[in-house]
Amino acid sequence: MTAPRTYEALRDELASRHDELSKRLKQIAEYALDNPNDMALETVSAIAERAAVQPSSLIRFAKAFGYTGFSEMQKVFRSHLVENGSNYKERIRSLGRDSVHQSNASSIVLDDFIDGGIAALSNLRDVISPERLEQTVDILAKADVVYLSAQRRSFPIASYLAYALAHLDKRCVLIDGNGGMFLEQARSMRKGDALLAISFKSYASDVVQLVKETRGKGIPVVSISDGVLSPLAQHSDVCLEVEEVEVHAFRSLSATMTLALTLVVALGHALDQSS
Amino acid sequence: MTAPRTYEALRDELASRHDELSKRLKQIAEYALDNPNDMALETVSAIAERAAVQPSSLIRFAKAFGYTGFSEMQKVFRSHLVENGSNYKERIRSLGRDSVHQSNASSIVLDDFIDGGIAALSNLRDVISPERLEQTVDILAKADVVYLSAQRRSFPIASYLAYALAHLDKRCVLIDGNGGMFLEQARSMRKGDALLAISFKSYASDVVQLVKETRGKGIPVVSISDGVLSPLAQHSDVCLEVEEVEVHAFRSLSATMTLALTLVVALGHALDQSS
DNA sequence: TTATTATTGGAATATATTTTCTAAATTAAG
DNA sequence: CTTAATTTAGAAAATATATTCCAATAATAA
Repeated sequence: MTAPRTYEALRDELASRHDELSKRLKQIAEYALDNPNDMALETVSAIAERAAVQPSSLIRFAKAFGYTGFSEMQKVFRSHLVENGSNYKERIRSLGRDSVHQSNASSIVLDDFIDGGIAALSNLRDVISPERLEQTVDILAKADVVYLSAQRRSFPIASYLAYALAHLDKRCVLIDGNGGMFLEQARSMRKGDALLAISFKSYASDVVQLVKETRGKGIPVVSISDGVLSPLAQHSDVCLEVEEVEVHAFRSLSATMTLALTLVVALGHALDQSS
Repeated sequence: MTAPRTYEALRDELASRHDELSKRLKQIAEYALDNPNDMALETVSAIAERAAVQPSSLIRFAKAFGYTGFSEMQKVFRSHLVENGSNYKERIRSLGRDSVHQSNASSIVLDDFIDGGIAALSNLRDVISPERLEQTVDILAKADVVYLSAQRRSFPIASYLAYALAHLDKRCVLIDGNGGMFLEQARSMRKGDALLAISFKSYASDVVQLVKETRGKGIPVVSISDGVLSPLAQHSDVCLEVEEVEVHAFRSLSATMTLALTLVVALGHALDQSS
């Protein structure tokens, strides 16, 4: 008699053994299937009250299904709650941890990055707010010239955006710091333009400073960054937050790239309509 | 001083007051934003351990944001977990898809690209042959200097590779055609080096020609391209084939980017072992 | 520097939660 | 209807968890 380790297995067990259960245990089984959230989050006594049973019945219930106590069964309900939620980060973290010590054959590495990339994309769907996306597109559409700023590993994103915006006949300047002219390139920004900055922790100081200065001049700033603590988020008019996944100590760019692509296409639509 | 009652409000508060917090409280704020699930489900001491702080700090943290204790704050994290869970989210999404079809089109675009990106990544797993991947890594590992060549929308990939290879202390030259010196940059290639070319149809003629010439000189050429008809595939020692998915007339770069990342990490392992 | 204030760590305490145990109630069998 | 077996309720005990408190440490101002 081994206890179910997943929510699905437990559900099946609850259903199939329902008939052979005693009256009170039946009652609890029904409550559990109806209110899995309560089972996951509430205390024994709270659940007991809501299900109109004694607390001790819940312990008997858990033991009847092979658990050592109620708490152990509750873990199963809790894990379900997490897996169902918008949290791909967890899965990815465990992925990263496991795979580091395993074989480093390159095809295994590829598998990890593919899994990580898929998770990051799924997560992107959950965390990007449509409103912010609209706002961003709006600001970019209205801008006379779009300035793009990114350094290091974010630079390829800006580089791609420069290419794509040019194809949309949207004027843009890629601040690439070529020839050490980072500030010089940025200086030509003026009212009516907009800045799109991309940076992740640890945030490139050039980009952060540029964002602050630009905002200070009253020029709209939109950014792509991670989390609310990002200095870009704090000093931008709109910030699109991306959670990139780290596998093998290297951060993927799939999600950010996909977001960039989306911006381009959405901007293309917006420009079509206004013209 | 009234405590935030929703997860979003709490998130905002955590971000905006982050600067004024003491060292330990900052640390906790960062952990909380990174691991909302832990905050929702784990016990004070478990969280304390994972965040490397004292349990009492967590209580002080909660009180600093106006709660009577940690448990009260935890409720906010828990409610978020429930709201995000199971069918609630699905309902909202499908609702949004139908009703707001015209007004905020950009989130629909995002959805499409995410689906496309996931499809491309899944496909990548099937089409990339481990042998070719190994061969590619092998060639790059043996090269004295790796030359990177890509144009237009593939350029960001090469740009990223240049960044990443530099981090591996692998010498590389990004042939970016800056100052119209495409051929000049390429001319310095010699025996012992290798060329990594990236191009998709319609193939940039510069890159194709460079591949042919380089091969002619007896310098190994590896490439990332699409399908067997690619001139890169025909004139390379090894070609990794990627099928990117086209959505809204724009090709994604997720799969290619993921492949590039994989190359970098696999190359890193290879270099570690040989040194 | 020294005095003052704020912050922190960690043991001690209070609270809450789970689990056990037993007498009472219910059910099933003869 | 009686008896044995099961199940249940509820209080008591054990455990886990949250919170408080204060000495030690670090930060800040004089």
